[in-house]
Amino acid sequence: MTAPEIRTALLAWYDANARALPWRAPPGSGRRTDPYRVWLSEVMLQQTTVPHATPYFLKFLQAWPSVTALAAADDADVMAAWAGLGYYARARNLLKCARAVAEDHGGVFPDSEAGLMRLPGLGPYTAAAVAAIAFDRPANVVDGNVERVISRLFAVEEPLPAAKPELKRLAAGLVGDERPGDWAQALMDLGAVVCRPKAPLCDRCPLTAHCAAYARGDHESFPRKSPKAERPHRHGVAYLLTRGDEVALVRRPPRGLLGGMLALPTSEWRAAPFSADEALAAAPVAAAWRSAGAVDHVFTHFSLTLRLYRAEADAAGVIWTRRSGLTALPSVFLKAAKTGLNRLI
DNA sequence: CATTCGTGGAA
DNA sequence: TTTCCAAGAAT
Repeated sequence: MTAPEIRTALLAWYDANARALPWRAPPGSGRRTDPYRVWLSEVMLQQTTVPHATPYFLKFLQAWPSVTALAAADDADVMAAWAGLGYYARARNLLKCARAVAEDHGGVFPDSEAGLMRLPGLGPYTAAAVAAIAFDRPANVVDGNVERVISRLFAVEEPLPAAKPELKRLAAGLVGDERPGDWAQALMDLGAVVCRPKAPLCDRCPLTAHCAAYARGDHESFPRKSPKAERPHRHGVAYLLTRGDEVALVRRPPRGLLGGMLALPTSEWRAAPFSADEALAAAPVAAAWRSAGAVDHVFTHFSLTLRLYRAEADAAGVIWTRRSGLTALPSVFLKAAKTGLNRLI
């Protein structure tokens, strides 16, 4: 197999099969997407599906059409707009990055992979992707899709994540000088649409003639993966303190889980369940708390049962928010609020 | 190098 | 129902 043959075959496939995405210039159109849009979409797509990220991309673009507009935004507005998309460090770094570009780079994104790597929230993947897609630089863009495609193409036996360096080396051997942005997107589109994790559509793949896993007949067994640790379970209590139509919220500390986001007041989250007495002792204010059900939620590295308590009372030191404003909450708290308020929002 | 960090859709 | 997992980065 030769790299030029693979490039030619995949780019031809991409010309005919590229997905139309809001942040993408059609292949062969001679147009290039605004670096701001490339960056915004790439950050939103980190560990996030296209259908989930798309409405957020459109909403952000409407609210903040340029990197300088985003740099001037209020933190609370950006965090609220990100609510529900997850991995909230991305939103914090999004603002840091926008402000760095505005203040240190005259509002213009660096056009090199190395320059992009210095910006907050841009790691090896995103820096390479923006360099390739926005600036047509020949970068080795390796995401989960590319790792899967390469692992099958070369039948890499080493399991992930240990195989990452080897997969990146193999991917680098395929990168050429022609159409770097299209090449990067072609490889990712192939992984997303054809070379899928389950039930890959090999009869539609332009690379089967070059694919070692296809030749072996066990393409779906790649990439190999190391067994992952099981997810522990935790318990906590969330408090729904209402004042008429308003709900008491708090701002979570700027680091850690759900950092910087609005939230319901909660107890600590721990392995042992909370008794009723413990739940009342951990309440943010003294009030006539009544049990209001519970919700379960699954985070990346633990699952959570949140017992709910509700009371009607005034309080200081909280952020009183109308029920219509609860969309600014992360999903776990939106779920808790809907349940605890008896689905009245 | 291992851990921390969300969410919702699909099978 | 359970499991997997999607255009990863920061620490």
